[in-house]
Amino acid sequence: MLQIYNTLSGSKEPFEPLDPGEVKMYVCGPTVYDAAHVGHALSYIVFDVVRRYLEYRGYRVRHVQNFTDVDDKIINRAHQLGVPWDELSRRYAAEFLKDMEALNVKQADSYPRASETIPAIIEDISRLIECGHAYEVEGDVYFRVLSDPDYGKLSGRRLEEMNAGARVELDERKEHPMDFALWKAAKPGEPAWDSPWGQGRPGWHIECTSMSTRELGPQLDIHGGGNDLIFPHHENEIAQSEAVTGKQPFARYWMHNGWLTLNQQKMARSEGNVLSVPAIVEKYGADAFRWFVLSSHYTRPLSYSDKAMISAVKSVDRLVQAAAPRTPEEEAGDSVASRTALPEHAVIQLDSLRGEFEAAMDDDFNTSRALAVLVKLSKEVNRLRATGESDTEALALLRELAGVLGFTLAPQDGGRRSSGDGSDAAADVDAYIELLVAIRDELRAAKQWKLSDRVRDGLRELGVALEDTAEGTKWRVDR
RNA sequence: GGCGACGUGGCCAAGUGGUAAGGCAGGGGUCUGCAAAACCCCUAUCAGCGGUUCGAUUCCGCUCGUCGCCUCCA
Repeated sequence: MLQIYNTLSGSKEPFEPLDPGEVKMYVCGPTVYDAAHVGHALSYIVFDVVRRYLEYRGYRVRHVQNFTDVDDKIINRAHQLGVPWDELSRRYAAEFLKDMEALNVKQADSYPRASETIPAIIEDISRLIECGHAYEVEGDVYFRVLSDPDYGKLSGRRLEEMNAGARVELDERKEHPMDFALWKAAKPGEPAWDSPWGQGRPGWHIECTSMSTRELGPQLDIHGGGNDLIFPHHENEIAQSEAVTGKQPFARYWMHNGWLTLNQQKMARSEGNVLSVPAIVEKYGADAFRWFVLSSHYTRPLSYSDKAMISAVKSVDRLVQAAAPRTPEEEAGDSVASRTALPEHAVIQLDSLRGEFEAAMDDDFNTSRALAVLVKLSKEVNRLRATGESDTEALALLRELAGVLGFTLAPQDGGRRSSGDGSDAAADVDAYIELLVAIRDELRAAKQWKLSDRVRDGLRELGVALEDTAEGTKWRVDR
């Protein structure tokens, strides 16, 4: 049975969704004021794998991810660049979706935006005021943290402690220093909407409450996000949501991923140590980055390095080689007849590998162990192939399980190896390579080793690797 | 100051109260005209010091070190 580490309880718990067979999953999306970086990518890959595994386990997953598109940073950035805030946010949201596609992250079922949820937000805030959980001051509305006896339960903080150590500058108008804004009165030049409290815009936390409850109902199964969102964002979300809906818990399982660090520091826009998603996909490929991310447990911090990426590239190459080296003829020719030739011990072996994979993933998504299973599986494929036994079933299993982790196993991975656009130019190059390979084969037949080796070495330097196999010479673009 | 995470072989990284998965790198082999690829084999006592225990890397305490959150952040 699947166990998930729940931040709320601080322990692993058996996973049981509210409605059997269906999982309501909400993942906090980015604030779209700038390009996403691989730190974001890590988070969304993690939750992509969570989703894929739940689907593999037979759940119907409803996956919602928001865009925060009304926010101080967006407004400031838009002012700097001299563009309308909504144009800026739309641009980066579109870019984000492209990045996710490049990373083979499945699309969410819905991508609500704060700016399109204003009526629901106003409705929720009004309700909070009615219930005594919020109050208005000069056009601002604040959540009254003292009205929530459980406040702090997610992050394990107590109001008194935070009060004591708070470095936030005191706002005399607030009843309690930790009270947080639900609605902010508009300043000149800022985006604003009409509300019962005058012109203004929503605070950061309330949008997630309004969006998630409208999209998925009052209670979620899984709520995910980066580890830094635990406080204050998720803490505040819980307070608001449970106050609005009157239902507990707001989310049954809180999942938080660890940071991606670079040079011992968290990768963050504010630190300036970010790497863009397209740059990584271009340089190493989406599968390699995914391997890197999945090589450690999602709750742990992970440190980025070129060395680690190169290691990941090589590891993924093993899978790709095992999973996709067959010619179309081999693919088509391997029929049901040959499948029955699979020896019994191999069938048992495959079953146990699937079992190992599931056991690993059931244990709070232990992808590191799951990857080890994929390695074993590709060895098995190669072994069966080498002994002339049918590899069909092993290959199918390898592809299936790799797919559960979101690997494409595409030989022409992410533009790293191909000339990129699949243009005629690339096809022409293929023809030249084919020609050289054919000529080299003739040289080899004539035992002209020196010359044939020269062709091979020359191609090698141009990034084309040759392999002489029983079925003839194979070539692939490599780096 | 408060809360929390982490410290496992050259690098990355799982894991367990009874002497430690996997990947990369390295070494040896099989195969090959030679290679490549593939396959097989080999390489650690788990930061330090105490304690609990028949036995701890795994539990507890302390020390050292690294990092995160407490303000916007995946």
